[in-house]
Amino acid sequence: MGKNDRMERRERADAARNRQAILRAAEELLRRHPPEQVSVERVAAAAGVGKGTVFHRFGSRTGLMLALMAERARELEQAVAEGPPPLGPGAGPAERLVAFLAEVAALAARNGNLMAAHEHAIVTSKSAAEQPREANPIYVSWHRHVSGLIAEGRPDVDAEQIAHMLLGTLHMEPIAGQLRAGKPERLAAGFAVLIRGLLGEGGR
Amino acid sequence: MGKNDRMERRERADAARNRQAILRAAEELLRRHPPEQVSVERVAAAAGVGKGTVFHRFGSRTGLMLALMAERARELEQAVAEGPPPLGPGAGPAERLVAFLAEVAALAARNGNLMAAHEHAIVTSKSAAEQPREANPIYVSWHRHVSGLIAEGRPDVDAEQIAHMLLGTLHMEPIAGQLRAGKPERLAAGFAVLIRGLLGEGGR
DNA sequence: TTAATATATGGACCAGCGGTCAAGTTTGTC
DNA sequence: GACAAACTTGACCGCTGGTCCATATATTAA
Repeated sequence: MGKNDRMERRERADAARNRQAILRAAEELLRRHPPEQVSVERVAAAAGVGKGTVFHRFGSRTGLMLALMAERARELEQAVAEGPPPLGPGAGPAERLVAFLAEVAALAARNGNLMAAHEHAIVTSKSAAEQPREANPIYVSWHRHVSGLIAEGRPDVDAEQIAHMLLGTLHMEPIAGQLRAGKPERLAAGFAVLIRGLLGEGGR
Repeated sequence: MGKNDRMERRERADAARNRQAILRAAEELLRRHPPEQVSVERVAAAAGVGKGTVFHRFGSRTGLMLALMAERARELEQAVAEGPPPLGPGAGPAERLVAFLAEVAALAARNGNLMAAHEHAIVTSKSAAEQPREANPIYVSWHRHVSGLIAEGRPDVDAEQIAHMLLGTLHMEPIAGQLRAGKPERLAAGFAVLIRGLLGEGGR
C-alpha cells in the first residue's frame, strides 16, 4: 500500500507532457484560424503527436474543446464563488448578474474561436442529439448561477428557462462575430438592459 | 416578344417536378431523423434523383434547408405585414412583439428538426465565417421586425443587438430540445417575461 | 539492474460527408 | 423532325472525426 490507495492512478509523465502540447497547439491554432479549419489532425500535427494520441487523451474533438474551455473558465468560476462583489457574493442579484454576464462576454471575446469551435464540435459530433446534450459542465455551472440569481430577484418567473435564453445569446452567429472581433461591450450592454428590465433595480 | 419578356426564363417541367420531390423528401426525412443524419445523398435517394440534381437545384445543403425554411415562413411573414393585430399592424409594440415571438416559437416547434438542420448546415458549410454570414433572408426579416418594434417602444436602447439576442434563443440546444419535443409554450412565456420587462406594459 | 507489466503512441484505415463535373438525356421551340 | 438549352447523373475528390493494434516507453517490484 503506497500512494495508490486513494489515487485512481497517476497519468504517465509522457502522457501529461503530450496533453499539454496538444492543448497549447489547439489554443494556438484557434487563435489564428476559424474553428472549422482546425481539424483534429492539424492539432495533432502541430503538437507533434499522432492523431490517435489526441483521441486517446481527449476522447473526441468535443472532449478536446471542452478541456480547453474548462481551463479558461476556472478562474471565473472561482471569482464567482468566493471573490469580492459584485461578481462574488454580497451584492444584489441584479448587480451580480450584470457583472457575471459581462465577465462571460469578455471571456467569450478573449476566446471567440474557442467558443465557436466548441459549438461546432457539438454540432458536428456523431451524436448531436444524444445523452451528452448538456453534459458540458461549464454550461451547467453557468446556467445554475444565472438561474439562481434570477430566481432570487424574481421568484415569479421561470428562471431556468430565462437563464437558458440569456446564455443562448453567446452562440448566436452575429453576436459570436462581435465577440470574435473582440468587442464584448455591446453584448454586455444588451445583457444589462435585459436584466434591469427583468429585475428592476435603479439605473436606467 | 412573348411571355419571356419579363420572366427570367421558366424552369423546365421536369426540373420543377424534381424540385418538389426533393423538398418533400427532405421534409419527410427531417420529420423522422435528427438533422445530422439527413445527408444530401439520403435526401436525393429518397426523392428518387441523383445527388448532383440536388446541388444543381439548391446550390448547397444550406440552400436546400433555406428553401424549406422559406416555405414555412412565408405564411407568418404575411400575417405580420397585413394581418390583424396583435400580430399585424395596429397593436402596441409590446403586444406585437410578444405575439410575434410566440408565433416564431410555434413555427420552430412545428419544424424543430428543420431549424436545427438549418443551423447545422450553416455551421458545417465550407465557409462558415464567410460573406453569407446572415444572408439568410428569413433571419434578416425577422430581425428587422423585432428590432423595429423594440426601437419603437424603447428608443434609448440598442434595439438591433437585443433583437439578435432574443432570436438567438431559438438555436440554443436545451431550448431547441423543447421545441423539437413540440413544447413552444415555455419559450413563448420566457419571451413574454423579457419583453414586458423591456417595454414595460401592464401585466407583470 | 533487470524483468514484468501497464500505459501510451502513431498512422494506416474506415465510413461518411459536402461538393464537382464531364458525359449523356430530356425538354421546349421553330 | 431537328436543334440548342436545360437538366440529370453517379463516379470522383478532398477532407472529416473516429478506430485499431502492433510497437515503444514509463513505471514498479524484485
